[in-house]
Amino acid sequence: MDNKKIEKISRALSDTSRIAILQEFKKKKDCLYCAEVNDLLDLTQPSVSHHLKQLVDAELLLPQKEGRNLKYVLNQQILNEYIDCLNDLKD
Amino acid sequence: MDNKKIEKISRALSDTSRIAILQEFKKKKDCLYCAEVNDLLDLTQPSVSHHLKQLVDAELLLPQKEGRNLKYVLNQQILNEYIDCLNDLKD
DNA sequence: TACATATATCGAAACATTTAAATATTTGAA
DNA sequence: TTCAAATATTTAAATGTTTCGATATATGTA
Repeated sequence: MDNKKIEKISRALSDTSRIAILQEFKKKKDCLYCAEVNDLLDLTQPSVSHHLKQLVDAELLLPQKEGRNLKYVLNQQILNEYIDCLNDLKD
Repeated sequence: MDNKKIEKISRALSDTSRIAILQEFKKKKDCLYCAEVNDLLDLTQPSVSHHLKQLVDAELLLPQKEGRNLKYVLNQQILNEYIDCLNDLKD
């Protein structure tokens, strides 16, 4: 993972709304629906859409269309790669 | 570590210059001098000072004055706490 | 004390981010 | 086909970030 990618993921993580979205996955079993995120945050629908887009662009979330609905799964692989880079900073 | 702190550390990490500073610690034994960071980056001294300030404000770097010079050590503890929070997002 | 070196702060320009209102697109259902 | 629901895009305002030049502050040295 190059530094531009680390920068992009870090920026996606640098907002409490987006952190809250990611944390919500712990409470759900495996996926989160777009509509659930709208309910979770005290923001308008376009703002939530904007935040979700940044998480998807950083590849932290993988979107899956289900008819009219959109569900997301957490991309554990990219999260692991990011954590590995941070661990590399040590020692 | 609360979400505001995660946000702050993430923001500190969301810039390739600051990532490069942190990575430079791997090449040095244990600390990095301010002047070395000025040499490392292709930026003016005030810009480098600004970046270092953000890393210090996020507590990723611990500053130590040595006469006229300033040296930094990597705060491995806060980095570990941040990594723990990211690991918590999984499963 | 006077000077030089190291670092920080200020002020401003350029650019990016966050947010909401309005509107558009996509898709399922009547 | 028409309507309603879910999500995305556009536009614009407010705010924050990055960078530099100029200048200030702190501290070691002659």
